[in-house]
Amino acid sequence: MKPSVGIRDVAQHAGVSNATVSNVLNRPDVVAPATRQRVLAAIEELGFVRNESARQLRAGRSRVLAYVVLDAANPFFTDVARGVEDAARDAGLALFLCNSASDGNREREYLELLHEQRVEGILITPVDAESAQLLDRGTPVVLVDRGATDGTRCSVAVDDVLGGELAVTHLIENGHTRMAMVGGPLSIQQVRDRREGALRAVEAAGLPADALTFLETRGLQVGEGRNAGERLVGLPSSRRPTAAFCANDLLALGLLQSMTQQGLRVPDDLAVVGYDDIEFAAAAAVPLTSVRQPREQLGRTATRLLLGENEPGHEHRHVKFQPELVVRASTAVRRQP
Amino acid sequence: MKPSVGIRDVAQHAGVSNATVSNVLNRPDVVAPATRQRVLAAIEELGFVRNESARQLRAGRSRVLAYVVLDAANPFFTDVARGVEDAARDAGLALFLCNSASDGNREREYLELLHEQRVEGILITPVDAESAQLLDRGTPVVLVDRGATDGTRCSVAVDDVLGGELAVTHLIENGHTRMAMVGGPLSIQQVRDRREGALRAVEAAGLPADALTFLETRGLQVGEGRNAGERLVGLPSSRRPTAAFCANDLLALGLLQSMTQQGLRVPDDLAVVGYDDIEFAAAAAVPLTSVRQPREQLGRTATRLLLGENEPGHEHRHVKFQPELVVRASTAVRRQP
DNA sequence: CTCAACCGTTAAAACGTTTCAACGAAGAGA
DNA sequence: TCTCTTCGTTGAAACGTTTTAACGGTTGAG
Repeated sequence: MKPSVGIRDVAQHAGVSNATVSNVLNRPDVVAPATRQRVLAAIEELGFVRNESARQLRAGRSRVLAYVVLDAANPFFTDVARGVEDAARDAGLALFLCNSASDGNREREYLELLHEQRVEGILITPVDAESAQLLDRGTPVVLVDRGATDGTRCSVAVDDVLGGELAVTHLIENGHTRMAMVGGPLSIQQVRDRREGALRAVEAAGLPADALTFLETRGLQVGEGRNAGERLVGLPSSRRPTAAFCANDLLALGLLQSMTQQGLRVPDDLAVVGYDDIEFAAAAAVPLTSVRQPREQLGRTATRLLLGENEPGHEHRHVKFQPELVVRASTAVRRQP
Repeated sequence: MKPSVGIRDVAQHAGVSNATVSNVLNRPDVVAPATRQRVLAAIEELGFVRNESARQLRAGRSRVLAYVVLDAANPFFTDVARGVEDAARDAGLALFLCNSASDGNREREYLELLHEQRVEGILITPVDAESAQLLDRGTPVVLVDRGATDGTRCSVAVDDVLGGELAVTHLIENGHTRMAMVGGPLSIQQVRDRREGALRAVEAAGLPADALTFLETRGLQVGEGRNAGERLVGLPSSRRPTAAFCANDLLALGLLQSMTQQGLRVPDDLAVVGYDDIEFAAAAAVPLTSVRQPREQLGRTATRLLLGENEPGHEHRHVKFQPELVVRASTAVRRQP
């Protein structure tokens, strides 16, 4: 079942040397048409499959890019991945997706493996700040959706502080004075940034700092949003916020579900703002107000930076995009009391 | 920047032979503690990263599994992927996700690459029937969400005919006699099977065959669902179906969106059934009735079959799971006329 | 004190490609 | 006819590991 037919077998079968077979594979134009045909026939007949390990060992290059995502189940990341893949294909590279699932250990294992595989480059949305240590291993790395603090590598990000500010300013303009921010864990930089923006908005509006309470979750998945919803509803209605800003749309959707289930109405009892503006946000039970990020562009740009890494005079760049607030029914203006 | 420090450099730096370094890496117990420390220190100091190509070339094994999905943006597949990854990790393997995006060319390229990489095994939800030809190359392959017709390899699937039958029977029981099935292209076997089940249900109920019209789409994404919605609404209301069975939830969500946008109500003007029961189905504007598949179990089972492939007396198996109808608001019983 | 067993270490041979310098044959120009 | 190019092909040397058999040194038993 595994006779492992190699380039030499093909050569022998076609009556040429292995160098010629290699030429047929890599520089078809340099070999005489007749010989080429003969070799191709032999390849076909023997079912030869080129051994990429050997090729790569010798040639040094690898034809693949990898993107280590934080959560493959989050449409935000698959949208970014689409941009990455488009750009990668333009450069003739394949893309392997790896899912760290917000788990530092998995992330470490994948990075280790990718470095050992000598992939052409790695795109990563790291789990936390400590992850950065695992990156300096010779393989080019670009951070996605995360600004690099030092100048040691390229990064592509969206201004999350501004995003948080947009979201909460919008809530304040709609008359809310008791709000919650839902998200976590705080080890994730995006969460910290969005929260900081939210706090800035509160401050800028002259509201007391406790106008925004922080409801920390253990992750950014739908289930965590439902949990947060239960915690919110558990509060005495006098202390319960009238609006919630969620660190991403999955949380917001979970929150929404939990509200409906417990008989509260959105936006009347609780206004909700999400983040990312994933496709499902607009299709939700109550269409979700959200902060939109240029997802595919994020991916494409990151990939281009990555591919520019080993050009001679490369300098690390930090590209930052602007987010945009998309208003929908989940924050419709409250009736005046 | 790329001095490419190898095992021999480490050996020299630690004052041992390269074989010893290799032993430290692969069988740490066989080397004396003192030597081991010295070698590890050298590795650390030189920033040595093992070259997986060379390792694999020599050792023959590869430590990675790949899953080629039809659409990485479809939560159904990412849920299956979670199951795959869990099982893969249990076996000490990493998982690379590849997105064919329903494109036969991409799929072919990925398969080619994966074969050349000599991955331990490939899981794939193929684009169409012709894809099967690309699979016989020595690497073990298991089909996911697709029953293999011949006995040449393992497969794991869900009974899609039954699923279609469940969905449409449910609609008929709710009093619908003019229905549409939305989905496509027909080259996708899942679509064909679900349609066949739908037709069976119609027949079993004694309704005329034209009680179910087929609305073919070009893909299974949300946007195609919106398109289909516009086409539906364009029909004269006397000919317009009162219920739609969508080949997956993404289509259903798109359809739903399009209905709301055009001022039609679900389920009153149009009842909707989806397929897959992805997490977002329950959170939709109108919670979606859907046909649930055991997604993670699908992935885990497929992976176990894959890993069993190169055991001595292996026989190819075809595992088939049963789908389950989950009723929600999108098919609430119509008011009696 | 001898011999066998054991232990940690090593030299060298793979693994399957790509690449480079060199080769012979054939054709062109003189 | 002889030399100079050109063209297609090839032998052999890498690439960086893992692995195997053999090595010398130490230890324990007899």
